Amino acid sequence: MRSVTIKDVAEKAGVSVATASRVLSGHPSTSSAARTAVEQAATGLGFRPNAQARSLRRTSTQTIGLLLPDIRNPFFADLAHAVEQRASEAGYVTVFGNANESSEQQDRYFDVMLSQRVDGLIAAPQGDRAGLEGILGSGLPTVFVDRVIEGADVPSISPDNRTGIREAVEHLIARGHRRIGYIAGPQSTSTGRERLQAYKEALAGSPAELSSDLVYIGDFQAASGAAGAHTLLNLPEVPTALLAADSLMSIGAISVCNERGLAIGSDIAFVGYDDIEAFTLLNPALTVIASDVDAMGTGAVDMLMQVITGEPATSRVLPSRLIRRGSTPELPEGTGA
Amino acid sequence: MRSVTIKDVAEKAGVSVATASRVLSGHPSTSSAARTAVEQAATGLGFRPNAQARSLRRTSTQTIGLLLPDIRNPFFADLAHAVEQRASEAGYVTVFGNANESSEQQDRYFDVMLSQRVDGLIAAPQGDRAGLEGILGSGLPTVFVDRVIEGADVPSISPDNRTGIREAVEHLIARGHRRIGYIAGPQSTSTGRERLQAYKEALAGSPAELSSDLVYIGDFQAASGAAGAHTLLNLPEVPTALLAADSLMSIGAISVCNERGLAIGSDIAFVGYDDIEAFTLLNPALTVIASDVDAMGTGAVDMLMQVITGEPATSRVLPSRLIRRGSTPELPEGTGA
DNA sequence: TTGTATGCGTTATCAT
DNA sequence: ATGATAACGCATACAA
Repeated sequence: MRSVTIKDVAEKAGVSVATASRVLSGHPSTSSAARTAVEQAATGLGFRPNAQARSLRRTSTQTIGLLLPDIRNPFFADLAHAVEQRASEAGYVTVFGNANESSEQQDRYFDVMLSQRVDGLIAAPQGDRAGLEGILGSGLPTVFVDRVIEGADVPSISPDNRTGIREAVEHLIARGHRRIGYIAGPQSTSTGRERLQAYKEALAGSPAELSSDLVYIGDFQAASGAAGAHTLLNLPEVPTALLAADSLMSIGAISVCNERGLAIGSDIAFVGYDDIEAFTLLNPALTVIASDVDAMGTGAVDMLMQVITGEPATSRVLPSRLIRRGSTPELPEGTGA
Repeated sequence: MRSVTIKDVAEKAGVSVATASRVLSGHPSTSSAARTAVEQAATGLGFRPNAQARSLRRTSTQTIGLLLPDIRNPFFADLAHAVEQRASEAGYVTVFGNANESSEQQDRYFDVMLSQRVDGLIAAPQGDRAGLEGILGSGLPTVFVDRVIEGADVPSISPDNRTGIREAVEHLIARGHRRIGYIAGPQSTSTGRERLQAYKEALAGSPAELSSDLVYIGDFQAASGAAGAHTLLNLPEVPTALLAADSLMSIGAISVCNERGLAIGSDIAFVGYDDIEAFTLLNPALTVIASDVDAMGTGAVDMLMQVITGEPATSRVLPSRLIRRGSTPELPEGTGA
């Protein structure tokens, strides 16, 4: 596995390594004779520049890190795709890390990214500022995506967590619902906190009930969505509508409704989060809260490029909105409050 | 952004870089005095070893490449998760590339992986041997996962594409279906080819119809599943059952059935591919063909480790099977042949 | 045990 | 335009 080096190329081309290097990295001061000789030798030998050695001399690795909580969550898969495409267009390779919604794995990956000397980092972080001092203190150009850490001086691009939730709650109230169960995300994430907050705010002063009984705090995984649905549906006064804070928990919760023979859209209303294609397949199709994942991914890369080049970057909040479909019909008379 | 180097650590600890290096890389020959001094200095300075420099000296980068066709496909997202976890356990960082079901992007990434000097590569490849000569000739330890390239001397771990399809077709025939439409994967992939082949073989000599009209060749993306469903459902003699070769195409096709007001399970039978959680939410739940993604991912990593250490590795085929659910009921009398 | 010196593959500086 | 050479950060062979 000893790879062919620039020295081999230079030898075969009959020039010095300096000249070979100049040709291969597109330096202007090269004769056309040298150019052809070196290029022939390089392709003939199947030469691949060693990125390690190159980035040792240069200051950049042309590499960015992408740290996500869960690649199996369709939202983050879409995000990864968007980031990766945009980064690739900008000439960057994406080093990907999956934190598995775990703080320890997240820390491990921060270390890895630092060691790999990525030129920048895009992360959907977890926890508070204390846990991120390594990254924050390192000076590594960083952008937060989807999730935000309060008090950290890191530009971010995140969804408007409040508007979508508020619209959803108001929508359900307008349809006659007075007991709206909420399956929340982990409070160690900004999305989890803000969405729960928005749910409470939308309920406060409304005709619908605001009670901690109606809230189950999950962890953005399908199993917790199922657990949440069980808990809420076992309440003495069963909610007439369910709202979940991400797609995986939505899946878990819907599955429980099905098991229990509760027909979504007739026996119980349901609002999911994130516009997963499969949700449109359900019958009735799922009403969801969604924002533009692609815009978030490409925006994150663009923002990171700004940070890397030293331009000032200002955080952005992307709109989110309610997409009304069949799972939230009018509540039949007398069923609600 | 000038990072702190081992030289800084050595200075602060009052030792030579050699001693610092020895301490930091766990070399036995170090005094406890030196150990504590160096370790204190390192943590005090926030030292992170430069992985580039390190792997320039060592022969390994402790990095593996993972080249997948489409991270938005839940099957590959699950696969990525499994690979990444197992690699991480083995002390490897995963560099991830998304080929977007495109040969050009795949080639670009092969180059990137080579340049990054990954210690090994796990790929779900596309195309034929000709397009892969770069990788094949490079000597880079490689394992194919899910997809295979005929004639390439690369160990692989892939699903048994035939059994699942055969079971599905036989199941449909047993339920009375005689016109079974098939939405196939791209013939540039082994999975696409083998599954189509299995479909044809299962039909040959059976009471059901074998005709090229009943086959639509898609590209493993949702849009092509929709196009396939349209084409097949526009046939003069409409199929009574549909079978799709991956989950994304299944989604596209189901969505078309819904649009057309064809109730799956009663108006038309449907068999999907890959056991996506959302498929169990459908009403009726989807009958699918599936194999064990986790086993495939961890198996691929283990196999790659063998190849890297020079042990002989033999290709494995993982079983796939039909999971019967509600979308393929008995055909009502007189509707079929 | 520790330090000195060398090399990994590449690019940049400085002569020529 | 080209070549010799130093330097990037780290790990090791060799000496001490």
